Amino acid sequence: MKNKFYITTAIAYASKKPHIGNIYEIILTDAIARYKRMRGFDVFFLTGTDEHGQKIQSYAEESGVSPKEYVDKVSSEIKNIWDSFNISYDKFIRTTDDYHVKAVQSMFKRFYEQGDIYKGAYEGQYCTPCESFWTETQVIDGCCPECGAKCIPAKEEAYFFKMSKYQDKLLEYINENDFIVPVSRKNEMINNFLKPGLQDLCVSRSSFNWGIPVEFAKGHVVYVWLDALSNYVTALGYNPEGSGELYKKYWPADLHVIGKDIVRFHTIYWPVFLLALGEPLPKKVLGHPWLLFGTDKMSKSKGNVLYGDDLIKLFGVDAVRYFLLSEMGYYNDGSITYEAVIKRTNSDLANTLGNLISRTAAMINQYFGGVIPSNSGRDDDFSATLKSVSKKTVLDYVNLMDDYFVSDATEVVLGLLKACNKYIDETTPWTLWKDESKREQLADVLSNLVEGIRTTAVILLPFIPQTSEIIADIYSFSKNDLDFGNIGEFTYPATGRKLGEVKMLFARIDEKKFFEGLEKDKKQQAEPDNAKGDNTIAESIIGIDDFNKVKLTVGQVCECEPVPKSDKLLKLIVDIGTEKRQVVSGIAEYYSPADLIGKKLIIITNLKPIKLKGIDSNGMILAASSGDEVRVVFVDDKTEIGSQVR
RNA sequence: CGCGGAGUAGAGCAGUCCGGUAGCUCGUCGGGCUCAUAACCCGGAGGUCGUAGGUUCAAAUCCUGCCUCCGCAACCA
Repeated sequence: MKNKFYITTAIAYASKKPHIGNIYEIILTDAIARYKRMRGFDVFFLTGTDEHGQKIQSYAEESGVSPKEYVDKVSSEIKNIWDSFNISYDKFIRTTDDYHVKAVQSMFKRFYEQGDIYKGAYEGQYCTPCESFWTETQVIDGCCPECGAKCIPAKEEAYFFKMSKYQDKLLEYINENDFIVPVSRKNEMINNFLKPGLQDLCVSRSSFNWGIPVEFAKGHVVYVWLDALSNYVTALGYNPEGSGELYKKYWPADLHVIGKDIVRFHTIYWPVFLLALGEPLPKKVLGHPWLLFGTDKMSKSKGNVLYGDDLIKLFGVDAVRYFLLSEMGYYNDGSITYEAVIKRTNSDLANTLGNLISRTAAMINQYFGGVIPSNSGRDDDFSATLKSVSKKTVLDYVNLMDDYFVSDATEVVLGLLKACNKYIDETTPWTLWKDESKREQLADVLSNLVEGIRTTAVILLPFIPQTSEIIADIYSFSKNDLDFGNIGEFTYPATGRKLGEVKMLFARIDEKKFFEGLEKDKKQQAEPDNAKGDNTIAESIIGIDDFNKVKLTVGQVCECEPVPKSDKLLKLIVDIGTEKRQVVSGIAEYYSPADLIGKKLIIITNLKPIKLKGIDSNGMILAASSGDEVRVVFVDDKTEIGSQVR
C-alpha cells in the first residue's frame, strides 16, 4: 500500500488573469507533487479558484456581467494557463461549485450550533453613501477614506468566531510540530498573533452579497477566508454531515503551499476552524517568497507586467519552469527580468544540459553507428569519480527535495551535468577513437555518459517534464529505466539500443536579437490591441454627455509642498482663473514641488471634495500612468489659465 | 519609536543557529580541447563579509549602538 501525499496550492483569486508571480506557486507545487509521485507516493494535488467577495462583485459590475459569468471566464482562463504549464493537478476546485457551497454552509451551521460562532455587532464608523464600515484608524477626521463623506458611528449585525477558545491548542500544535516553514514565519505568527491573544474573527458580511449565503441569517454571506480555506477539505468531499472516501483517504493535507503574505490565514484561522470541527490539522504549511518584477529601474523603463502565456511564447514552457524553480530561493524574494531568463536558459539549459545531450549522442552516432555500447565494468579513476558524483547527487537531491529546497535541488542536478561534461574532457573520446585498441575504453566512456544522462533525466522530471521526455526519446530510455528506484547505481539498461532522433533541447538565445524582436512585436501589437481593449475586462463605451459631465480646466501651480508623514502625497495650490484651488495628489514619488511650481496643467474642477491625510483636496490633476511610471499632463505655456479642456 | 526583511568580489546568492582555511552561479581575463548548440574543460584576477564598539587565543558568525536599502500597512480622486 502506497503512502498518500495530499498537496495543495492557495486557490487563485478569480478577479484577474494571474501574473507570473502566481504561476511560480503552482509550478513549485507541481514540482513537489511530481517528485513525490516519482518517489512512490499516492499523490493528490489540488488547486483551483477562489471566486467570491466584494472585489469580484464590483469588477463584474464594471464589466456589465453577472458575477458568475465573470468568474466563469476568469476561472477557465486560469485553468488554461495552468494546463499550458503542464501542471499535473488532480482536481481543480471552484468555490462556486455546489458541493463546496453546501459543505461551507453546513460547517457554518455546525459552528453556530456548537457555540463557536455567536451573533454580535460589528461596530465602527459607517459611511452612508459608500455603504461600508471603517475602523477608527481608517477614517480621516471622521470622514470616509473612500468618498470623504462624514461617517457616523454605527452597528451592524454580524457573526463572530471565538478564536480564543482554541488558541492554546493551536499554540501547542505549532510548537510541537514542524507545522510552519520556514521557521522565521512561525516565530512571526507566535509573537504577533498568538502571544498577544487571538481576537474574535468576524466571519460574516452583509455589505455585499456575492458570497455563500448564511442559511439561517438572511442578508449575510460567509466571510471569504472561511469560504476559501475550506476548499482544502470540501474538494475531497468533506462535509460535517458525512464525508466521502477521498476525504478519509487523503486528509489531513501533507503540505499547503502558499505565499508568505497569507501565512496568517493558513496557520491560525484555518487550524482553528479545523479544531472546532474536530478534524486533524494539516501537517505542514510552506510560505514561499515572492517573485518581483526585476529591479525598480527595470520595470519602470520597460513598464510591463509579465504574464505566463507571453513568457511561454518567448522562451518555452520548460525554460520558464526551470527559471522560476532555480531562481527562487527558499527564504528571499526572487526577481525576474528578460535578461535573467535568457542568461539562465543559455547557461544551464542550452550550454550545460543541451550541449551534453547533443555531444554525447553525436559521438555514439559517429563511433558506434548510433547503438549504445556496452560497459566492461572496468573503471578508471575518472569513471569511478563520475559514478560517485552521480550517487551523491541523487542522495543530496533527495535530502533537499524532501525538505522542499527546490532551487538548491536544481543546482545539485546541474552539478552532475557539469561532472559529465568534465568527464568527456578528461577521457577525450575523440583520442580513444583514433586508437583501434582502445575501442573497449571508448565504449566504457560513452556508456557511462549515457548512465549519467539517464540519472539527470529522472531527477529533472519534476522540474522540466517535457525535456525529460525528449531526452528519454533520444536515448531510448524505457519507462522502467526512468523509475527512481533504478538510478543511483550505473546499471546500463539501455545497452544495445539504437538512439532516436537527436533533437535540439534548447536553442541559445541571442540577447540582442531577442530585444530587437521584442520591440518589433510591441509595435505590431500596439495598434490592434488598442482597438480591442483589455481582453479581461470589457471597456464600456460612454456617450458625449457622459464626457461633458467632467469639467476639465487649465490651471497654473502657484504653490506646492509635500504632505507631512506621507510618501506619496503633494499639496498643490492651483490658479484656475476664477479661484485658487487646493489639490492633493499622489505624485510625490515622481515629482518634487520644484518640478511643478509655475507649470500649467489640467485639473478636474467638479470632482467631489475629499480629505487626504486630513488635508482638503478640491479636484484632481490629470496624469498619465503606465506600469510604475506616472507623468503629469502638462499644458504648453501659451494656454490661458481657466481654459476649458474638451 | 507601525510591522517585517536585507546589507558578503562587477551582478545574484550560500555560509550566521553550533565562532577557527570566505564558497557557489553569472560576468571578466588567460590557457586547453575540437566530440558538441561560438558550446565544453582548467587556471587567474577581484571581498578590511554595511559601520563603530564589545566578548574571545580567535568574529561574516555572539552582544550593543548607528547607517543604508527594500517590502507591507496607513493616505495614490
